[in-house]
Amino acid sequence: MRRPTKSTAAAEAPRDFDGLRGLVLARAGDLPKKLAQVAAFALEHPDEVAFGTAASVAASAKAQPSTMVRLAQALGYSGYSDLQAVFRDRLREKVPGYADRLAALHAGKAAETGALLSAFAGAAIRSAQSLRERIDLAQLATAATVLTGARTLYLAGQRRSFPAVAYLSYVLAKLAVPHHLLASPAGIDAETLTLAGPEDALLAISFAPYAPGTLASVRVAHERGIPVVAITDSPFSPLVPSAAAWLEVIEADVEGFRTPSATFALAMTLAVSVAERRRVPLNRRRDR
Amino acid sequence: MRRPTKSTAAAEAPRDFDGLRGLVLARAGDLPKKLAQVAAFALEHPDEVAFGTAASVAASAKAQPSTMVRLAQALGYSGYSDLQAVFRDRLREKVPGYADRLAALHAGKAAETGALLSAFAGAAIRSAQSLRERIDLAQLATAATVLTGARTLYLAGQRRSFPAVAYLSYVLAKLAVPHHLLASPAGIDAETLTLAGPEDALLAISFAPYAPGTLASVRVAHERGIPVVAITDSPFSPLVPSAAAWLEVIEADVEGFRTPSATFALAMTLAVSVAERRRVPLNRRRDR
DNA sequence: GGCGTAATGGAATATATGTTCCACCAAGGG
DNA sequence: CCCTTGGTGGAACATATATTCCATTACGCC
Repeated sequence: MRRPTKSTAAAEAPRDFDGLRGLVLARAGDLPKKLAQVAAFALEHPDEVAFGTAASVAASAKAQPSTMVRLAQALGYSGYSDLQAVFRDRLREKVPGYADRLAALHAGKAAETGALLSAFAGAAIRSAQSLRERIDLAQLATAATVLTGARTLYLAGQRRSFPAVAYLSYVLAKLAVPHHLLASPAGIDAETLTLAGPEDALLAISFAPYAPGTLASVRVAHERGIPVVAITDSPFSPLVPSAAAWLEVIEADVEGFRTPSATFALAMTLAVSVAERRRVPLNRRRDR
Repeated sequence: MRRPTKSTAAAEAPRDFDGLRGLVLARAGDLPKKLAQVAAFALEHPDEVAFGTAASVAASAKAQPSTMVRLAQALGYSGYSDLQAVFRDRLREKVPGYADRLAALHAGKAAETGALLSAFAGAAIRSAQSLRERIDLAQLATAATVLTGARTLYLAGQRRSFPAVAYLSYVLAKLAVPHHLLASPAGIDAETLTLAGPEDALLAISFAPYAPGTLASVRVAHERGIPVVAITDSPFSPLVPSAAAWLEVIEADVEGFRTPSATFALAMTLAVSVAERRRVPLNRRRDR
């Protein structure tokens, strides 16, 4: 009956989620590597632990079912089910409620910042919902086809739209899709576009007030016969007349500040869609 | 092969809780007595159904496990687990019903891209909701205070996090908040940080696998006594030990691809909060 | 640098859970 | 009054799931 693995581990096993989180953080150091890893995963995916089986969450966390049991026991629980109960209770008891927590903190500057965060999160949710409901599926399909057929993608976006194209560039690089980001500090984007031709494509993102650089890129591309896919905020946007396909995105705002959540979701959709379609492209393109 | 119990029961089985409730109410009349009783119990104790076993809820409802299965099948489900899934989904997503739409979209090839978009929009929504529910308000308040007190803000973020700091830089510029974006193409970010001191602050954003450049900036700042505010994805992030305040952000993913919606919402919150607090700062700072 | 300890992966095992089957009961019709 | 039909309870079954065990690997210490 010798089990002095961790002589300190005795009367532990918190019954609520916050307590569990605290325990994991406290013992993060002396916990074995793999156990710490799955513990972190569990804290990040509580819903999965609540509903899944030991095997399923172990697979998600790239571990073995036995590791889940070991973790539970190392934390002082009798087994995996015992640990899981904490995650289930967390869902059952109505989440403390953001409003309550706000009130709990003394109404002061903390509450202001919290309210602001809630507002921005809400704006992101509304933007994404609106995108899903109002997107033009035909234009979306056309846009994906145009971009898939392109030899090289050119990405244009400045100011508010720059983060979106920057992220696109990062993702496309990981997906091994050839592309150029038109963001030269030397101001030679127009010259870069002279390398492009009708077998390429330009993806331009711009919202009112439309950045001159992006507009110029779109104009040049249109003149040179390079197909343009536009993500913009209105049918009357100056990008639309030059675009082979255009997609409307309306971002909700908080006190006039916008968060580009919907734009990112749309951009990611195009990137992943294009990358997936390119995987089996050559034999199908022969019919041209 | 005679199973005409209810000839009407064929293509039913709603996938969302509201639909299930409607079906039960509609068929309350022609449902056998015990089945109706159990159905009513289930609607009144959805959490118990979500987490319990067929046997446990049967006991609570004063019935037999077999009755639970019969109820599920009478309503058009394949079995108890199938019915239970509806109750679980209800807890999982506060916005029910988009799983249906996603499944509906899956029919048809042109709709593939639409399904992807729906998935990314859903990920954005889940991320934002999770942010709102799980943010540590105390840390958020500390972070805002630290950043507000800083003379100059330094922003660090690479790869996936770069778009977020780029957007922050754009917004802070519009808000007239002095700041430096550590994104030098010449690789002199460390040197730039030598200009900073304890009266400044560094806002670092980094997610696993943590970009070395960001980690280096955080380390340098910590050594020089520059307060660090970190936005990262885990309590075990290497940024945390060096941070005066740290905020956890978990982005939902689609096939492994993430959209930084929650990160943006959080970043915007900090930016706007800092800018607003700075508007009335001078008279209060005199006490130094 | 070899030895001993802890940690991990994988398969075997025991338990728990959903499902099916059969016997009994209740109600309605010949 | 008996027979038929649908409903219910309970137990047997098959599957899924948590748990345990053992061999192998990584790690620290002498």
